[in-house]
Amino acid sequence: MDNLEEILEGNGFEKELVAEIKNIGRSKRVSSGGVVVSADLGSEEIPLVLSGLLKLLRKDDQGNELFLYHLQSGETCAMSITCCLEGKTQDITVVAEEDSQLWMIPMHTVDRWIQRYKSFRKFVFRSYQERFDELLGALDGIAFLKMDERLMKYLLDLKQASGSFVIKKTHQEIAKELNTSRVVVSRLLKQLERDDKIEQHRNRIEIL
Amino acid sequence: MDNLEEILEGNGFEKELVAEIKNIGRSKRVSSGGVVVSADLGSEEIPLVLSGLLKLLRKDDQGNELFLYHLQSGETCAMSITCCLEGKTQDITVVAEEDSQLWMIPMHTVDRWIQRYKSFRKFVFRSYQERFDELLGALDGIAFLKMDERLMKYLLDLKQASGSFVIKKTHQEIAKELNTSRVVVSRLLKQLERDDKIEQHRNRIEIL
DNA sequence: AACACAGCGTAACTTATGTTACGCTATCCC
DNA sequence: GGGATAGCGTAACATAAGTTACGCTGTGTT
Repeated sequence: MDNLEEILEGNGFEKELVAEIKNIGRSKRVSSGGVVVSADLGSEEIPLVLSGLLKLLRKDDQGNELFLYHLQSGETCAMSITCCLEGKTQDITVVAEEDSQLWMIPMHTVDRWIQRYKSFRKFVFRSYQERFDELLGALDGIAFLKMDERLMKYLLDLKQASGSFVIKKTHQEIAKELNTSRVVVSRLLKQLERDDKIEQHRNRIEIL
Repeated sequence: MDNLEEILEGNGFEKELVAEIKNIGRSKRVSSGGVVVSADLGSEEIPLVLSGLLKLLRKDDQGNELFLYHLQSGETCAMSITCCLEGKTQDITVVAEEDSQLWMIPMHTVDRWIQRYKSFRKFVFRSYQERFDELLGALDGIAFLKMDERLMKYLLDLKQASGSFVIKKTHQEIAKELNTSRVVVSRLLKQLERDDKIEQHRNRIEIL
């Protein structure tokens, strides 16, 4: 929780605003795999990531699932903001990719902050910008890449977001996030291994 | 241009704000097929659609293209806002699907309006919400639907947006927007015709 | 040790989609 | 009319991806 202040000041927030956010928010821990925001219940808080790593998943009504992008330390879920302000809900699920520490900010103050603090407006719009970019990146992957390229992109994204060359996931889990089947993932990973791009072990993939 | 006032008041804008927008903006006509916002030049204005129909396209560096969604009367391009506020550019192109009348609003006033007018804040965030929804809808189509379903969805979208059962496009044009090939579109359209979902004529598709 | 099971590799097959090629016809231009 | 061309239909084939099935091997349990 120590880096809350760091993160807030890193965003150029005014002292007064920093104090308000510290006062009004609450701390929340989520352990790896835990659900932060479930799709249908419109939460009244937006999550600011202090440490750890979250992932956004899109789900459809058939049980299909799709990884969209990660939320790293210092970032927030822009969609939660509109979601709350407009009261609508989207079929998005936010899950902890690693054990994470969050700062939950109640929505009812957001409108006032946007009005009052230029730094907060900048923060909100920068978040939107970043989320749009990420969403478009995800869309590009699906629309323009073949599965092997998508898979590699996924692995590299994970490496970048976690800061580790080692990915501890099963083929089944990867398959689910890419909305394909385990066999396909195994096939393509094997090929990536033959091409010396990765190294495989049980429950573990190392990126070279 | 007559409906500018209608649209502004329809958004619940304060009289003062309506006057400001009318004063500071400028009218712009785009004829069908014309480019409204080109990807790389960060425009300093955001477009408000008064009449007609715009479409957003995503383009990658290989010349691939992908239809995202439509902007109808009363709507604005939320991505332009972040784009301008943050100075970054996205590889999005906005093209007139029909002859359209726009009201171009210079960005430098937007921050002040957000600060001052609650109705404008609502408008901006509603726009974001809508655009996120549309983007996610586009994503769903690509991720979860097969090409024939995507094609049907595309046709229905076009019908809804244009308010007409008749679509004047060639198979080639449709193929480009769905990022597939002409032959595939012809094949699937033929099937849709056999299934009595559409009727085909030269340069023209009728939805049943 | 014996067992159950998760995780992975692989083959064989099906289906969806992309590609190439070619023919037909309406339309436009001269 | 004759030629050029755009738009479309169709076949034949190539490739990517999904599916089913089965075997192997660690790991954990009893």
